[in-house]
Amino acid sequence: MRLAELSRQSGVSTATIKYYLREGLLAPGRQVNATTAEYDEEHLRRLRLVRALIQVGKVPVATVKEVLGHVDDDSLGRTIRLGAALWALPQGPEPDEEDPATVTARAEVDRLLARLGWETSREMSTLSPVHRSLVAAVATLKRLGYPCDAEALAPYAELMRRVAQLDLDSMETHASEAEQVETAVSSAVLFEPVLRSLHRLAQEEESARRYGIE
Amino acid sequence: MRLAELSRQSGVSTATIKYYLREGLLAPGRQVNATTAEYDEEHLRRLRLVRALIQVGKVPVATVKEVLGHVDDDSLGRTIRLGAALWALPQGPEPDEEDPATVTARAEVDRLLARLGWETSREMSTLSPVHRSLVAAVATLKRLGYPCDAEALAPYAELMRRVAQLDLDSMETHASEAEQVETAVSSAVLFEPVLRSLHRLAQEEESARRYGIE
DNA sequence: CATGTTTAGATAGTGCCGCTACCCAAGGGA
DNA sequence: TCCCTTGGGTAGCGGCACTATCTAAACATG
Repeated sequence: MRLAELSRQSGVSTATIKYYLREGLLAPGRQVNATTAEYDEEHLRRLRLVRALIQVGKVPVATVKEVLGHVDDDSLGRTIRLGAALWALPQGPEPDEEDPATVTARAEVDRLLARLGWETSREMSTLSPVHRSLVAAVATLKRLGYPCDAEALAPYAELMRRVAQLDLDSMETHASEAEQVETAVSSAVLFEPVLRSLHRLAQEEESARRYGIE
Repeated sequence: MRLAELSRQSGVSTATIKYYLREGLLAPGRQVNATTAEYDEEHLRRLRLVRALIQVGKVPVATVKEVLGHVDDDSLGRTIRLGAALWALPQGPEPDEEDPATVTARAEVDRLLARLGWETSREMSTLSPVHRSLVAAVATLKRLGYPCDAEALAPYAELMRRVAQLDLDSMETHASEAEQVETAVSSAVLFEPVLRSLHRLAQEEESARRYGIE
């Protein structure tokens, strides 16, 4: 498969594929001679993943490169590799430590994790970007005056824990060991629009059920 | 409160506030004379909401304007106003009707909604952007070869329905009638980072629980 | 062998978006 | 009086994801 064919099968323009090659998002094809390179199914698969991350997940190109670097790092064990890949995924803005709302938000998140018994997350607390972005998001809501304490968040967290269980169940049944990290990244990034859509559909449905169409 | 004070209290530069005023995201202040306008708490609150939508929710400026237009439209009833506001919120790319994956995805989503009994959503099926973006997201996953059928999605949808119930419960207890639409928008947009963070934290937690730290 | 197409590789440019810097003339406080 | 701030307007900037255009080399076809 050469460049034009890769472009045809993926629906991505050759110019864009060259751009991805330049940026290191895609491994170069097997160089046949100075003007020919051969690509295979693996390239096609990876290209589709890159496209999906960028277009659906809105992940910046630089971040995609970083995430894929972790996915491909054979020197790491599965859990670490997964952690590293998710670790690199884009988060919201950093919490503003100046802001008093950040301080209370951090305390609230800590209470929440204690209440849930998520000790792994608590140990990581100051390190993990996920944890930091949670603090920042809670702080924003608090600043706008919305109630956002551990009691209110706990039932949400419990539901998301069950979502995560579904994620891992489906990962275990459907993916080979080699694919599991990639699957986990997809589930973290590509499945989010599905969840978001289901969430909003459910809001509309529930709202219509409670208040009628008016 | 004048411009500089509004800027100080919100942490947004005067230049940016002027930009928002120009773009119609913020109502002009009460004009005292040619070189002075007076702003109040309502302006501050709205500015913070705009900021949060743009920075946390990554909602494009033009879309924020549209959403706020619906929020402020007194001629509509609550449910319609809520629907209109959520309707305007940004969605992923449109489904590509050429693609066979889109066709099967649409069928799958329809089966899912039938299974769940979400008839309201089914009636809206071709109209609602939320529905369309769900189809597009499912199609993307299918194209990448991930299993994504009604059976697999149903438990996720059920969990998201319960999340939506929590949303509406908290909206009912915490917001006055006048604020409910704004609260719903916040919950749809600003609460999403919280959910996403909780989701990823839960994934890390559950992964560590199942496979250890390695 | 001539001709046209395709390729890799490089460089410069485009379009959008969220600001941001600068300028101006008109108040208003010291 | 003098200077600082204000609203209002315009032009430009920086980042990002491409995209267009070039070149020289390698085939593919008649």
